[in-house]
Order: sequence, then C-alpha cells, then structure tokens
Amino acid sequence: MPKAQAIPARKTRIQSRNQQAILDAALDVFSTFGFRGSTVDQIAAKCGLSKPNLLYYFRRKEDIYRALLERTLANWLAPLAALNAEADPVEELTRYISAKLDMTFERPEASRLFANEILHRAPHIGPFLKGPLKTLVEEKAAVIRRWSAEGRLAPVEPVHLIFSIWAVTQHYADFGVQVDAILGKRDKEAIRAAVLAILLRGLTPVR
Amino acid sequence: MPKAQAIPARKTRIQSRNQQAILDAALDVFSTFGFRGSTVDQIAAKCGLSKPNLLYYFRRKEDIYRALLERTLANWLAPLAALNAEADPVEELTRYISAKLDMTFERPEASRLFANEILHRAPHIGPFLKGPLKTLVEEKAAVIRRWSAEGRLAPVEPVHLIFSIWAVTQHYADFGVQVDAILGKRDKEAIRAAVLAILLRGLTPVR
DNA sequence: TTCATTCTTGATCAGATGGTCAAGAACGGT
DNA sequence: ACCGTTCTTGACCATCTGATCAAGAATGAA
Repeated sequence: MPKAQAIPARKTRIQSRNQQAILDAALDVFSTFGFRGSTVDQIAAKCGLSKPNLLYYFRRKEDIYRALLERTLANWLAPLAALNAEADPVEELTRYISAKLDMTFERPEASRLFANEILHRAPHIGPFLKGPLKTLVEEKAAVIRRWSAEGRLAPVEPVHLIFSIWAVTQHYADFGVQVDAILGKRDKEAIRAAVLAILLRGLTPVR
Repeated sequence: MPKAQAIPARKTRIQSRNQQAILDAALDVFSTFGFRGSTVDQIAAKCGLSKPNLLYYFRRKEDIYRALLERTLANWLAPLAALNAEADPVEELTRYISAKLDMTFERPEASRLFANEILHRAPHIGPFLKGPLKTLVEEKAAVIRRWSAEGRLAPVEPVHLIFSIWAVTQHYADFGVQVDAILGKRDKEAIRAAVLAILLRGLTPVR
C-alpha cells in the first residue's frame, strides 16, 4: 500500500509528551510573532526538536496553529458560559470580569493568539465566531436583558456590555506592552479593582 | 562619486503622488496581514507600481511601515490631547470617546495597524510608548484626578479609565470581524450610545 | 532476543520574497 | 530642441522557509 506516512492513531507516551511540548512552544512563538511571522524552526528550537521531527507530529505549520486554537477555544467560552441567571446579577458579572482578568494575567499568550487571529480577519476560526460564540453571546445577552427587565440590574445594552468586558479585560494582555510602558510596575489587584469599578459602576439598580 | 542611488531631496509632483499612493496601499495591506505577513509585491500591485519602482521610493519594506506609523502617530494623540481641563468633565469625556469612535469607524485600518504593532511587542514604536504617549497620559490623568477631587466627576482611577476608553472604542475596529459576526449589521449610532452609557454611567457626581 | 512499529535526523528541494542593477523612458528647466 | 535629472522596469540574485525523503536509531510487545 502506497500510504502517506502519518502519525499513528495509537497514542504513545512519547507522542503526547512531544505534542504537548510543541503546542506549548508554539503558543509562545505564535502569540508573539503571529502565524506568518513565526517559523517552524523557531518552534522546533524552542521545544528542542529537530524541524523534521516536529513535522512528523504536525505535518504542516498550519496544523500546529489550528490545534493550538482549538485547544484554547473551549477555555475561552467557559467563563461566559458559567454566567448564572439565577444568582445575583452584579455578583455574577463581577465574577465573570474577574475570571476574564485571571485569564489575562495567567495566559496572556492565549489572549494574544486570539487577538492576532481576529485582527487578521479570523481566517481560521470564522465559523466559530458565527456559530458557537454568537449563540453563547445571544444566550447570555438574553439573561442580562432579563435581569434588567426584572429590575435586578440597571438598564444596559447587553451585547455591548459583553464586548466592553472583553475589550477591557483583554486589553491588559493584548496591549500589555503599552500598559506596562505607561504604568511601569503592574499591580494586578489594583487593575482588578479599577476595571470592576469602571465596568460595573452604576449597574446596581436604584431601589 | 560612487554615490548610492537615493530619492532626491527635492520633492516633485510625481514623488508625492506615488509616496501617497504607496502609503495608502500599504496601510490596507499591513493592517490586514501584519508586517511580516505582507509582501512588497502585494503593496506594489495595490497601488499599480512595479516592485522596483516602489522600492525606488522606499528602499526597504520596513521604511514603508515606519513612515506609515509615523504618519498616524500624531492623529492618534490628537483627541486625547484635546481633553480640556476647563470644560465640563462628562462633556469632555463624552467628546473624547465619541472622537475615538469616529476614528474607529472611519479609519479602522489605522487602529488595526497599531494593534498589530503593540501585539507584537511594539518593536518599532517602543520609544513612542514610553515617551510622548506616557507623558500625555500622565498629563491627562492628572486632569481627570483633579476633576474628581473638585467633585466635578465621580472618583475614578484615571489611567485605567483611559485604558478602558481605548480598549472599548478600538475593539470595534480591531475585533470588527468578531463584532460583525455576532451583531450582524452594524449600527454606528447604537454603538456610540451603548459605549458612552457603559463607560460614563455613574461618572456624573452625586450632588 | 527478535522484529515490526515508532521516532529521529541530515540532506535536500522548491517556491516565495526582499532587495539589486543596469539600462531605458519620461520629465522639465533652458 | 537639448540634456541633465528623475522615474520606471525586466532580469536577476541571495536568502529564508515550509516541506520531503530515505535511512538509521530507539522502542516495546512477543
């Protein structure tokens, strides 16, 4: 059988170790230089594999990139999905914003990876935006709208509130260089307090 | 004289026309594909010049990119610089946010160009961030802080307010693909109203 | 130990891309 | 009309980079 040499279906120990190492290295590289700006050599060097060896696990550069995006997409949705319609609105939003900030602080590379992808017109994850993401946003927007209607939250445009939360929280990762240039040393808790104040100020309904 | 062929100092009509065309085309290309992702051929094709001809005006690809950044830096600072300490705080902030949104709507490519540059760790404009930008931000932060101290504005962390304004307004340019995927058709005035409400809600001081 | 499968790599290739060069065409002041 | 300057271009080059391949090394189940 003239079969194209492929990665075996059966997952060996070596395989998962190396794939993991590759993805970790790739996240660093891709998030800093973008897809086109990164080279396979760079990634290979970073995880201590030879280039052909790396390409044994991921046949094409783009495969690494896609795997990386997919690996992070679920994590991306999780905090928003966790927004609980039954709990206290302001507390829920506080928790959501705080969780997003935690992601920003702990995984700024992941944030930058996405930012890069969206900035370049989302050539790889277009369907994800129009599909699962849109659905989830609409669902949670409905929750927020209901909160307002019930008088448990001040009136607010729900989708734009979500956009604003994304924008502000991710700003500290995506534009981290700028933030650091202006702020000097970074105080995470000060950022958290300031961001929560700005985004949630006045959302507590007047009773 | 073994002189390197250089662009003449004297500026001819053809020169300014072509340089202008090159920069316009380059803004489109660079903002979509990033520095590394763009090719000189692409830019040349877009403005109807041959590659060597283009390189007659800008000897290196990077020269185009830098010229482009420089051409836009001033515009970038203008709206913030215009923040007037004497006028009404909420009105001034409203005007600032509105002006930023206008830039987002009218020149999203410029916004994406900067976003890309910052995202990639600002390899070309690092000094600008730590210099003029930082200075201006600190100056205007002082203005906002004074507003709060005088009771003309609710207490707010000024620098983070500025970051939030940048983040939210630029979001509609930088993440435009995502916004459009979720919102469908775009209503600029609805965006303006929603953004102003979210960012300024509760900043009017209680009297 | 045996041996099929899995893993690793040096050498190499093809295409893309930034940049050069020399020569010719167009321009514009006189 | 003349001629130095400015502008334009086809051909070309060196390098980078994604990807391939064949052959050898390690692994692990029997």
